[in-house]
Amino acid sequence: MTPGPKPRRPAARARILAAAIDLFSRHPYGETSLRDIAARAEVDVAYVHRSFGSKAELFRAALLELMQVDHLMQTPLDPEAMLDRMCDQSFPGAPRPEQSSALPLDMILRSCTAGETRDILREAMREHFQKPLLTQLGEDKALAVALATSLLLGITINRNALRTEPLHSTSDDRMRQVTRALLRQILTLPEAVPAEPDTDRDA
Amino acid sequence: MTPGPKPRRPAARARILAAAIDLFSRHPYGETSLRDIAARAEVDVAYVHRSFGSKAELFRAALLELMQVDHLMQTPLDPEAMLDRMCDQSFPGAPRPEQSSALPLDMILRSCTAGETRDILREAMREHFQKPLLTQLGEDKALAVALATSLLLGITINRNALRTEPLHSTSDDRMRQVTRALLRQILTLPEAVPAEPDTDRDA
DNA sequence: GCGGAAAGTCAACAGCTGTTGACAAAATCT
DNA sequence: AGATTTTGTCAACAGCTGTTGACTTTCCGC
Repeated sequence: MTPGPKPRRPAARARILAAAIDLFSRHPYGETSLRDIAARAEVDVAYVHRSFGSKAELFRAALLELMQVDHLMQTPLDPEAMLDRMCDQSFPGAPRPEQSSALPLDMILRSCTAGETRDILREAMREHFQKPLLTQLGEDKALAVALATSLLLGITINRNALRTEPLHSTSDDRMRQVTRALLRQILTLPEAVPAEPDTDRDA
Repeated sequence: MTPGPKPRRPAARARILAAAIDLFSRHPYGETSLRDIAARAEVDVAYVHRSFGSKAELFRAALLELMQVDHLMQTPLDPEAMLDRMCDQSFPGAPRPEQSSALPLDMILRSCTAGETRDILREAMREHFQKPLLTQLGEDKALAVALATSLLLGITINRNALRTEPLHSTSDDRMRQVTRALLRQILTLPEAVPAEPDTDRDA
């Protein structure tokens, strides 16, 4: 198959992806138009759409690319180091090591309420934040892990999107410090909460 | 003033408000059109717009109305009872007492990333969730209170908007139970985190 | 009764959205 | 070389958005 010529894979597609990452991690999905992305990538709108099939697929491609950069799984880590990495990724105090300066969590939080991106973002949260913790702590900690990632999500939304005080004007260093302490608490204590006969509810 | 006739204050304006509350607490701001609201309230689009001045002001009016119902401040409560009330409002397991079944937190979380509603929602979070806790615990707990509300926000987004498992299929009763425990932890422990010289960052 | 203000409706505007068809340019393969 | 596939562009579509002007209808004070 693919009898045709090898495509030259020029810079255009990469520029589009970079523009999408940049804009999607600063504005919600519904407020970011393909024309905005096209303008920033200096290509035509039609090409942006054609290159990725649809707006939603472009969003997915951009998010996957962004998540690959800050891989959290790859190198095996002990739970403590894992928590450090997660906090570093959420509050990158020091200037980031040359990378695009956008973070997966930024992009997740901006569009986490949009209907069209729901499935994409849920899977992203699962792959990027929950899965690493789960393989380390065991599947029985699933609820605690979900609660921990919820805290991370809620804090960043409050701080970066809503700009709630005093979160918004608290330094990244301090945020990392206090968040780190709370995450450890959530992940170590949940036995304290009585289990109860596990009454699932109808969705 | 108001020399004109007493307006008949018919059911129309109330229907619009009810429709707005219902739709805004199930769909994000950008995906809820004035026409959707008008259709549900069985009035013309133009009247919806004229009655409230603009879409954003309708949103604000609806949110304020919704928050007044579940007043958290009014009756003075001790911190423990306050936490119970907050958890009840976030995970109302039992059928709600006849009210519209929509909750302030629902409406806040659906649109918390939309640019146009940011200021409105930040103030709502502050008035409805942070302020009651702050007056009880004291202003020096501002950071801990902000973190506690972040947990509440993150959990409900993960559970209701993203539908993250296992949160989404965990009963309201259990959610109230475990969330309650975590909130108490956050609000009581923060002295454990060393204070550091308070290096604020540039916004 | 009359006058007037509010309640409510109709149609339309300008602007933006994602998407698509037709077409030029460039690179690859045979 | 020629043929063909990809790369990229131009213009345009249909649909939806919040908003506005002109209008009729209903109610109130006088």
